[in-house]
Amino acid sequence: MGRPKNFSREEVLEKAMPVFWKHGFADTSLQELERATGVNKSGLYTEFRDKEDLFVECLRHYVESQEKRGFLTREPLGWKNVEAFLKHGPLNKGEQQGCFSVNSMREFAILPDEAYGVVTENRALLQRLLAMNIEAEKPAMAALAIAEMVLSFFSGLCIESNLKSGKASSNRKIDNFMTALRSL
Amino acid sequence: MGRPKNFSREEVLEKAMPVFWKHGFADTSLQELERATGVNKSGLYTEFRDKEDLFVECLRHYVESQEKRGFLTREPLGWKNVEAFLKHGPLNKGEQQGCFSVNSMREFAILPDEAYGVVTENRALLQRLLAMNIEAEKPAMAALAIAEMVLSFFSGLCIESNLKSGKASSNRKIDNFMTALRSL
DNA sequence: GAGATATTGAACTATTTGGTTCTTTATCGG
DNA sequence: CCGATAAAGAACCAAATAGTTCAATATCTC
Repeated sequence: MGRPKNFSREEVLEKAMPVFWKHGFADTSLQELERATGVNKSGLYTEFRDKEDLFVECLRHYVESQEKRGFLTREPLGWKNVEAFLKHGPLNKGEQQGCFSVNSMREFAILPDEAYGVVTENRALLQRLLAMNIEAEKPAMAALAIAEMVLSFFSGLCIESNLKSGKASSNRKIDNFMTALRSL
Repeated sequence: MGRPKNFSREEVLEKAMPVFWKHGFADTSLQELERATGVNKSGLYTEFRDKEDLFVECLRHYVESQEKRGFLTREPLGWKNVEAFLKHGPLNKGEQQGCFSVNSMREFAILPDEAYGVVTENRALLQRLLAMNIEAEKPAMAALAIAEMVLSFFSGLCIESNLKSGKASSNRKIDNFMTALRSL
């Protein structure tokens, strides 16, 4: 059977993700990835095809982990869920600021096509979930149209978390946005 | 007096800007900058301190050129201006997609501090101008609070222009957002 | 036109990049 | 405990990177 490896794919993804999250693809070197994961190049290259592959897998891992948080599926569906999504979706702990998926959009030009697919599928899913929650509130405006707006606003919040403006100001914006939504 | 140089600082900024705009800082090489500007390294380095300096100057140039477009100062002030700002602010011609300033936010980690300053000052100005236009419409909610929301939504639109979803869908979102705003 | 002066272009450098390969080492099944 | 097997570590590589230097060249003033 031979020697067992002393790292799991999951572990590596978990540790590599924050690096890509913070620095993006272009500005992340293999050295940094080795240091962050504790696995050296030879290990990384047996587990992943190349840097691009590792990046895409991190992105997938991120998307899945976000979906598991399930802000938009808690019963009862409604504005409360939308608010929770906006408030707790964009992370803000240490390296992980904003949303890895949104951050990646800026780099599509140099990212493999798969990355584009992962991001857009995730966005499509979010939009559906948002629409479901909005539908439950029976607003006058079309639920899907509102969902689109919410997603754009969310994306804005995410990149703005690169500013050092703090959680308070972001929460204030969300509160105002929610009162606007509730009046639709 | 010696030999006159055959390029102007303005020209260089104008040509280098789209490159940084599209590829960001980390993924733009000096080679690309030479090719795009038609000025070789030695020329670039006599005009600018280094790559970081050139980037910041491009950013400044961008911000100034955007301010000159003056969407938010046309009389009469009001929702119309806000709508125009959202619709025509994020560019979409060729290399230039979205907003260079918003794009740059993603790279603060590796950008010189000056870049942060340029971006935040620009945002502060935009917020003030937005607030003025909103104030003119006398909404129930505080004008500054609305202005903040608009800026976040704008930022979202900007990064979303990296998606191939087209101008139509973005305009639809803006229309919906504007009807929400007008009801505040 | 001569000489001073400043730009230009290209050669050069040191470092870092992503990626490969090969030896060493640990662990398993028998 | 032995031999097969697979991972780990490190040396290695070619290409690209930002940045420098210097000789060639073009233009100005006098």
